[in-house]
Amino acid sequence: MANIGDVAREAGVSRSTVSSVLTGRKYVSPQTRARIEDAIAKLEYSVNTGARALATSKTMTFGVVVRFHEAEFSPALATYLVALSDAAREQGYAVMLLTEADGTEAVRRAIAGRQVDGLILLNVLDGDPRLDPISESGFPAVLVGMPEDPRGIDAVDLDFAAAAAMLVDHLAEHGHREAMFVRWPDELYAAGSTYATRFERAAYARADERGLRLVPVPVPVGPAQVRATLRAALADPANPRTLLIHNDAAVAMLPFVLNDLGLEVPADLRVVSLHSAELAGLYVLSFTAVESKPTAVAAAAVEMLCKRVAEPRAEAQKRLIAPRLERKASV
Amino acid sequence: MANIGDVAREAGVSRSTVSSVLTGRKYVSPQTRARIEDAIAKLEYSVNTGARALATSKTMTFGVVVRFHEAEFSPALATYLVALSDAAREQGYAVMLLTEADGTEAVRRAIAGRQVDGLILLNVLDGDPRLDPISESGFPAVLVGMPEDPRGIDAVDLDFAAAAAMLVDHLAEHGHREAMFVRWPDELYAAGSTYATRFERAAYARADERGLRLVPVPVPVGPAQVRATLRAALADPANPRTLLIHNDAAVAMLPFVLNDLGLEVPADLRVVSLHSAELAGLYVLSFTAVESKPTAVAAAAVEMLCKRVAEPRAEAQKRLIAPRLERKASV
DNA sequence: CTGAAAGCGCTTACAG
DNA sequence: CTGAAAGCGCTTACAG
Repeated sequence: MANIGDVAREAGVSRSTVSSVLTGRKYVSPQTRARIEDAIAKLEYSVNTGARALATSKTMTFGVVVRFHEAEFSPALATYLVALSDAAREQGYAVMLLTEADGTEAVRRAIAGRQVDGLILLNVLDGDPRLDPISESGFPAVLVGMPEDPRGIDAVDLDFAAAAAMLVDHLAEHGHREAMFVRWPDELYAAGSTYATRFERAAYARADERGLRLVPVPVPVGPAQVRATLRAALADPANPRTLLIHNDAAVAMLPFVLNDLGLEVPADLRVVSLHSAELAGLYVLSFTAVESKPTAVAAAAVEMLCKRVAEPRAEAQKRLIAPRLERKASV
Repeated sequence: MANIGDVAREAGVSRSTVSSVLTGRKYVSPQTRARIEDAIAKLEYSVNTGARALATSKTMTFGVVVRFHEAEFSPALATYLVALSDAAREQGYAVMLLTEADGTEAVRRAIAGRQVDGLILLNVLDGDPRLDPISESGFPAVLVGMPEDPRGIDAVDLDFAAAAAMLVDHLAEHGHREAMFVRWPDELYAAGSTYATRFERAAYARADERGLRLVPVPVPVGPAQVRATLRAALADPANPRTLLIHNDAAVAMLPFVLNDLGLEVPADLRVVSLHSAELAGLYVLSFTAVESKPTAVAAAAVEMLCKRVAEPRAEAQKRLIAPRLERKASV
């Protein structure tokens, strides 16, 4: 495979001149440039990414650190990954996948091996140990998720608090005074899941303001458990006939349970929820809902990381992506 | 950040000796080795992956070429990606994500830029243009999917033909003489989807042998369409009361339709299907089924690619991963 | 506007 | 068993 020297020889110029047209950093006369471009085409030359990386100390690749939790059921993960990769490519960056069970070790290794110019951490928790090696080293990174303490690292996520407020408002505006809050299992909050906590807090705060009573229904993991829990909650006549759902598994299972019990929405039951577009695409879900926005979040993350790489000492940013309410006749 | 020269100085040896302990390719006396290891620890040295890649012409990274088709609904994609990355890491390889809409271009660029030592192509079609640059260049690669003509490239996939045969046998053994074959939309077969075609052919062939009549029900894309199509098919009394399903979207939607029509499995309807473990995890699906095996397929793909990299001229392999039948009381 | 030289951080024959 | 030297394929001051 041709190298820069072959091109230089073919074009009758020096290697540095070829490099100048490759990088575009220096003026090269149109004639010379044309000769070089011909030579490149003729030899099917293509710059060796690794050699360039060594010379510039820029790998032009970002690492994406995935925390893959079987239990946490995330059909949106693939969407995030593809969106991140597409957005990165648009900025000239490749994307490397870091999936080790020990995420902290993955982060350390990526930094130490200079394999990437920056890191994107998916699904960040409160107290996430993956932040340690980053805040120690000051390595460029952005968190997807919004921990209580981002430790001086850029962070971006959907505005789950705003989403909760929107849904509560929607219920209140339709005259509801109480609702079951179908939420994640306790373990998820305990583990530090920031989206679960942000949604929950905002939901209660806004419900207080609007005089809406919230009855919490934690839904355990696993399809059978989800079904049983929902069925029990809906079968109990003491419970409100209105549902505020933040739990994808529950959203997916709900139609089964409605049919189990012979219930109709909105005749027998009112429903609003926050769920992923993946679910909305799989089913005909006719609930008023806030959809999560993986593509927008991914694009913002890449943009922030590019800025951070360019300006390592700038102040850390937080960015919340505004959700949008999809109104359907479910309340 | 320390480099190999710093380590050599600290340990009082030459850079080549440090390199010897790094690569493990040469004997180094225990004393010298110990001194070097101390120096490495003290300086927190870590080899620069890019520099090593330049020196060895081995990047130790594989590229994974994703064909992301909104329509094709693949909740298993994330599982594949994580499994591939994990398996690669185990062999010392990193994984780079290639998601460009123009997959052929992505392949060309990855090869030309020497960014990867090998390529894994996901979701390969018959006549897939991404094979062109690979078979032209002889670049190490493995296909996930089993095209009619793999063009001399290694390929691996679930054995969809065997899966079809198993399910047909299961029906026949339970005395069924006819079944609706709920399958993918025509476009998918036309586009060259190899798994769809392999399953279909084997299903018909085996059904012939076993004297089972198959009534095809192509299911279009989109939740509303899936639901309507299934409902119409099940409502038609002329259709068999037995279902052979190869379509994840239909599997996911089926319970809704059963409830729409007030049908029960197996009382009113017999069902067998091939579907992904992702679906099985989301719902309480109580159909006898063959589950796809993304993790096993991914592991095999990585293993084959490692072999290919080591032995570029060896004969191309085809590998089919045996499916396993999960018996449940649905027939 | 163009080129010669040094350097990025490794590995690998080769010599001793 | 260890080291000096060349080389991998680029880029980037620097000189002209």
